[in-house]
Amino acid sequence: MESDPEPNRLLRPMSAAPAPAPAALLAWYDRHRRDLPWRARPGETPDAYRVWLSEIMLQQTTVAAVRPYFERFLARFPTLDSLAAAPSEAVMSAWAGLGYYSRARNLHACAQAVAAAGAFPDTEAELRKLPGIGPYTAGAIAAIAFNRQAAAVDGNVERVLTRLYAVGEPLPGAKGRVRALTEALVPADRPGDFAQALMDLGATICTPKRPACALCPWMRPCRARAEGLQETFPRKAPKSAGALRRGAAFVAVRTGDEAILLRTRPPSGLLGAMAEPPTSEWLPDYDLARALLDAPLEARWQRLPGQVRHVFTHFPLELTVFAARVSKSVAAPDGMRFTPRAALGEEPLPGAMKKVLAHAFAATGLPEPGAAVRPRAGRRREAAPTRASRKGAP
DNA sequence: GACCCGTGGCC
DNA sequence: TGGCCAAGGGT
Repeated sequence: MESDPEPNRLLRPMSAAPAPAPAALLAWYDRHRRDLPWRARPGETPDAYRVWLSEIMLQQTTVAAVRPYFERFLARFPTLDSLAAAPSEAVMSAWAGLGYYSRARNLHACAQAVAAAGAFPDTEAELRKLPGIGPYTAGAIAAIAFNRQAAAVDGNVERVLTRLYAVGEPLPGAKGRVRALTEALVPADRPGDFAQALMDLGATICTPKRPACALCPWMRPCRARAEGLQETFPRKAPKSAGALRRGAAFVAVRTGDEAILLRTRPPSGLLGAMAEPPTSEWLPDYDLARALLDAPLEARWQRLPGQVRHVFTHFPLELTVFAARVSKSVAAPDGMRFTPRAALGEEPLPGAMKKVLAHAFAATGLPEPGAAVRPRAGRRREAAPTRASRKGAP
């Protein structure tokens, strides 16, 4: 890998900042390193099994959440071979609650592959071929467990590096540049400690908000700090804010027990296996005038004023709610059920669908479940007239 | 490159 | 309180 000694020439003339020295970061690390259960103490030899296990658990998961799981997991599966030999149910149950369960499936598959091979590969390229090990994790294991001169670029490191070099290009487009900048800094001496030092720096000093620059070993060479712009990095590409989708939701209330008509969404995909009142398809050009064609059953549907808005990761949704009372004799259509009001709490209703029900309850004057406990508390939003787009005006 | 995957903490 | 974010990877 070739290192550009001046990766950011444009800013160069402005500052007489020295180049960041890996040794300065390592010296800081020696005094301020976090003591973590998966980390080898100074002088100890890192254990690849523990390093790997911790790195998988730490993907998109906080240290605080991982800590107890790591201890428990290691007690239950003390060695790679014991993990490889375990039934998958045991592995999944040890993982239960940590989230991102494909990690656990990949973990188990990876353990079996490594056990069959006899040992973990010790290079980034070979590690990368194992299930659940991507660019970041391969670099982290190679550096930390095998002291290879590899870069482990995660969210922390991206933040540190974009500040250090005032990288103006937004992420994720700048990922390649950031990786190159990181690789150029990785020292031949103690690359494993360097990787961990970079992450500790990002986690404790170079934090997303209010970074503690005064305590940073790299305050002097930091380009962003020199301009007072540290909190503006990393730049991020404006979220593509998918197109608005619209649809209709149908809330049928059964007279007598006040049960609500619900169905379960398909097991995978958006809101997989979650419950919802029946809705139409959600389309950018949904035609409300024909909404009743999408109703789950025949009834005197009443269109409620206003809409329910919900923003998913990736697109905003606007549902118009239709409500109807149906008689006790009406059977739920295939694949649907009437859930009594008292049992709604047991239904896996996602936030968007709770909004739909709340909207219907408010508009029809029915008390929401739990509403009686705290009548008109604090700032309770009225569901009726939709507040039109008020995002525009700051 | 878009999209999906889970959970807890923070403001 | 809800929206954002956190030691990413797979498809």
